[in-house]
Amino acid sequence: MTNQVKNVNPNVSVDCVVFGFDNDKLNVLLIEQKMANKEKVQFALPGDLIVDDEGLDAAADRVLEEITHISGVFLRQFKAFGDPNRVSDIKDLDWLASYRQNPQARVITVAYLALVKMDDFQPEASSFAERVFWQELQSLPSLAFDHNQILEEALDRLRDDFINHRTGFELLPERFTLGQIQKLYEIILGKELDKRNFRKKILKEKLVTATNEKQTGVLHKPAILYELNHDNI
Amino acid sequence: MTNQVKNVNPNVSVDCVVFGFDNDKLNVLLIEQKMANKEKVQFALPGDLIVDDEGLDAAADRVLEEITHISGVFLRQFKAFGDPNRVSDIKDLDWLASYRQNPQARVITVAYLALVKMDDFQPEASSFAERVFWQELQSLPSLAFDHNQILEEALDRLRDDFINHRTGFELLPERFTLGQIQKLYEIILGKELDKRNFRKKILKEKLVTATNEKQTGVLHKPAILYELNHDNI
DNA sequence: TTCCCCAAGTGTAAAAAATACACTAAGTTT
DNA sequence: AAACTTAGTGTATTTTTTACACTTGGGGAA
Repeated sequence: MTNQVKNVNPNVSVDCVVFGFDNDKLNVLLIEQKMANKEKVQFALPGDLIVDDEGLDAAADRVLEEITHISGVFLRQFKAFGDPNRVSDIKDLDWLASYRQNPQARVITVAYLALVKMDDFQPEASSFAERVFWQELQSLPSLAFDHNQILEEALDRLRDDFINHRTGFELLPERFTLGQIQKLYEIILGKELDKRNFRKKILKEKLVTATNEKQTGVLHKPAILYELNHDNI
Repeated sequence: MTNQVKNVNPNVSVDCVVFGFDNDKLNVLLIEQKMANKEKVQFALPGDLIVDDEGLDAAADRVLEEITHISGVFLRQFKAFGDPNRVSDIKDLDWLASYRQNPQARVITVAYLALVKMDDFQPEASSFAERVFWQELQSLPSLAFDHNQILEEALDRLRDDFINHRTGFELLPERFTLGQIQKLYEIILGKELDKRNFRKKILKEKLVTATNEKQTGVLHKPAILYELNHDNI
């Protein structure tokens, strides 16, 4: 009960790792922000300090909306990051330094994860973001703070969810072909899958139902369109 | 960039859900603490505010050690809890109120999970804990704050790890019988398992090796003792 | 109109994993 | 010597996973 002096209330933020699927590649939503000297810019995950009267989940929704104008995304908390030096260069960000009540204090962040169809969301920069954009995962720049690490861990978690078939359909169009699901899985998991075996498994899970429509305008045999089976979740 | 006023730096704590296995029941480590009016007591998970120069993982180790004198436990972060009202009755805890730099501010907690052999640890209360004790999960009291919820979520996570065979052996004695492992699994998962099938699976995983010793002093056929196969992890 | 291109769509055999199930063995106690 | 208690073992069945190659039906080009 004696060492009551070392505690300094930290700043707490949320960071959102929003993966976007464009039917071809996996992307992640990044922002570009100016550094204090006005010359350099840096890239980062969308994130900001929480405010006092909101829960963490609500903070994640709000922050994502404020910075990128993206809302209605299912964000899932996956880990808190709290290394004391994880935001050592925060003083380079004048907007943040002036924002913080305890500018000298560290920043602990709670990271959230989401997966969306890129087409459904047109990010628009605001708040302190100079620019918001979808970045292909294959060519990731170096990110601010520990955001590269946060992104890596988010990707691990995302893949884990796919392997256990707990997610994935939400980022397909309303009607989709089995080929599209397979491609999605291949992109997320980063490996090829056998077509017949994949179909067997997906159809057995009964999460999708065939409609009686087919693709049109494709230069090959048109595929049957499926839709999500909303009852069966 | 205009609403820069609502942020108040929260207090950040860690809470440790330490499950203890006594070869028969699953227990959890709780503390008893006095409330401000000195009459009432309450039960809670061991936890405390973090200090400024330590990471979250280190904070969890330190806090557990300070409050319960238990150290060397593998604590795994599993979720942050940040509902703005989750610690509404914190003013009842004078030790905490006086400790906090921002007594008016909310408390966000990062929850950790561990699983140990009860026999290996003799908790001893210190710091603000009046008492530290192992409580059987079957007869849990009502806990402070949202600690019942945190405990529930920890248990879900623990079971998930067992189902995927990612954990469990660490809380057996150095040498153990297959029956003991099975009993452990049955206690954690809360259901009976088929003996032959369970043995097949465990042995196939090659995580344990038979020694050439047997149990002694039991009033039935003595079982072969196994030990952890440390190479194979 | 024919031919070509392209992904869609389909089945089967083999191997591996999961499940269900019941008796004998080896100590201890009485 | 008998009784009690948990250890220890095998097989048949079902389910799941994996590997693998050809035909189909549209659109576009010649």
